[in-house]
Amino acid sequence: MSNEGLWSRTRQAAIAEVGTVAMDLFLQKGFEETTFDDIAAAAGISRRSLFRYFGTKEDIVLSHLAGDGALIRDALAARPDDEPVWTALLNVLLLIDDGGGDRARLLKISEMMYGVPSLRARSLEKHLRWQSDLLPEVKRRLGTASGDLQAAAVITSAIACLDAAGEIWTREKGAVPLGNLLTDAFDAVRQAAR
Amino acid sequence: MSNEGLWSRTRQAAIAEVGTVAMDLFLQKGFEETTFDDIAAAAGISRRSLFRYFGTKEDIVLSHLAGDGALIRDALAARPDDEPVWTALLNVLLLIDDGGGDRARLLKISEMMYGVPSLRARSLEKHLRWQSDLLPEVKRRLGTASGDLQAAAVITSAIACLDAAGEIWTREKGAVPLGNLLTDAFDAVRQAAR
DNA sequence: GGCCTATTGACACTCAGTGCCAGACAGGCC
DNA sequence: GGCCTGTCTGGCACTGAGTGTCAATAGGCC
Repeated sequence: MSNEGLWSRTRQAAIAEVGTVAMDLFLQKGFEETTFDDIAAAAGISRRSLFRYFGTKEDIVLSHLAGDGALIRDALAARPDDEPVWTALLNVLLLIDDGGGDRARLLKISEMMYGVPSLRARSLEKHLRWQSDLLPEVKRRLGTASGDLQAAAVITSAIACLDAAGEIWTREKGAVPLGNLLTDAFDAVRQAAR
Repeated sequence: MSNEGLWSRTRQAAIAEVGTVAMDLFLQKGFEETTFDDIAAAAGISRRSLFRYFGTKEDIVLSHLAGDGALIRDALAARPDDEPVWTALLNVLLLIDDGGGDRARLLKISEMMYGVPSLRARSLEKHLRWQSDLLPEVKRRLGTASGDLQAAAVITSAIACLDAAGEIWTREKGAVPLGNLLTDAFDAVRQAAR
């Protein structure tokens, strides 16, 4: 129903393009200053259809950012079994270092992200959803003595490090590679938690 | 302008009562099913004034929950200097274990909190704001080798543990004291991060 | 071509949130 | 007491997000 056929593939492409148009508007006029009517007009579709593509403005931004729960889960499963959990999580998060696109645009998006409260909140929520994707594998690695709480604590702490690193990266205008910051953050927790 | 005078004190009390009325409605009808008009009518004030008291519905709930940034900051400053940071943070967060009120109500509020996405997001945001309150003191304790990134990583990880513990506490219907869960969560990160 | 189904756009609606303005109301001053 | 002043309140109108409904349509399938 959804993934096969020329139909849905072109539709996905169309939706993606609408998203790009919207992002351009956000970066030009600001997130909160851009209305759904603006986006619909710029994209040449009706307001109603826009709502069908993206339920909220926040969804538009979120869908344009890297990080897929399933991908991360698979990446963690692929790490060697004897690697300590904390190191494994670091290595997995290092993979989403980058959006692949141009730096300046990514930085502007990040600034918007950290500047608009509702966006920041949605980003946190999205990261939180990774928790459920990673839980089984982390529990397995932690051993039988650990339950959901222990695994959840470790995962959310790791994600918290990612958020902290991302915030500093943004504040420093991308001067230091996110990977370095992330490693430093993980090390800091390693040092402090003992 | 705000803290002195019989006037503003009675006003604060009135606002608090409106908040309680609203919380009762939320717990009865559900958060999203309760409109501002409902609350204003039940509280006997105009919709416009209600908006002046609380900018959003989420604010009503948040203002009814424990946890003040300044309080936590002071509590951390009061911990002995030779206490490891991670332990000090645990001890500080243990202080906000409880809302003081009746358990069943607190549990229902927590369930609403974790069940309604917009509320969950606002709660995360609120906790995030504690980060800036704690940053100077944690930086001081981490020593000169550490900067904002290191301190932020440690703090957000600690807060992440609090959220994880809170979630499990809610899922388990408050069967295990939050303090125990929080301690376990901190220990889990202690074990994993090495 | 003709049928079937999903998608679209238009309309109407609810509700959150904000700006504006006029009236009420408490406190200070004469 | 009467007056002035600043604040609080309620009412009105407005924008914008988000949803339900329904007729028109466009593409895929036979």
